[in-house]
Amino acid sequence: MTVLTETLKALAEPTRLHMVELLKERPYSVNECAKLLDIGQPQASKHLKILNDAGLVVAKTAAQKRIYSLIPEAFCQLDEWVKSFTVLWDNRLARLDGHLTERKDKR
Amino acid sequence: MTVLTETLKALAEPTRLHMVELLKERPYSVNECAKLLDIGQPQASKHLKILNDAGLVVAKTAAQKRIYSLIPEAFCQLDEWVKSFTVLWDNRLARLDGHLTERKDKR
DNA sequence: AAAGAATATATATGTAAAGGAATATTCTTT
DNA sequence: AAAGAATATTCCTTTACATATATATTCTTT
Repeated sequence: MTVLTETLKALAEPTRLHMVELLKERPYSVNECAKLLDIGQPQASKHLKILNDAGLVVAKTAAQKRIYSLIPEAFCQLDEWVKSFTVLWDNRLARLDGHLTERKDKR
Repeated sequence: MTVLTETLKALAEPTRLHMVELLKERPYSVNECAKLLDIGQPQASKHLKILNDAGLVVAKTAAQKRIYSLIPEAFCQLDEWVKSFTVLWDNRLARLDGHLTERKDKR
């Protein structure tokens, strides 16, 4: 399976989606995630592992705690992919714009 | 489940991901999709239904054929969401840029 | 070294989703 | 109305995944 589907699958789960939106604020430890999302610690660990395996988050060990934070690259890559679609419609608008201004110019 | 997870879940499946990348070229009928993706017609119909339910594609009936095409809005919304993340890093760079130029200006 | 804190892993269970094959539906043409 | 084309739906089986609970691991502190 491609790296993109891995990314999408990791995000396509409600709890994990909440997680990344939580980590958008700032890095959090496993327990903090668990409490803020109202789930058990094992669940939090598992979901974070999946996000980690997908390259969406990274853990920084601090004493016994593990502080998780988002990895920008993953989201940028996803952004690139989505853009490869939205560009299609943007281009049409741009081209339309171009034609209109062209017409204007010809007047 | 939110509309975003619905979108992500629909895209988080290899076959369906191929489908949308196929439909990026141009609209295709069910049979065309099935042949190009080397899957059975029922599978193609099912996956297209899921994409349809997720608001990613729409079908235009032409005789017995059903021509499927992408729905721009769905991808634009996804784009907005991803941007809400990438903006974070862009902002920091922008701010950094801002500070640097500010310093430059002060000289 | 022992105890406690924080996190990771293992196991079992239930549930959702994908794949395959057969069948049903819809529309067109003669 | 009948036949054929194109697509949708149903049923079944299997796999993947999420949840819950218990247990193991790792690190710090005393």
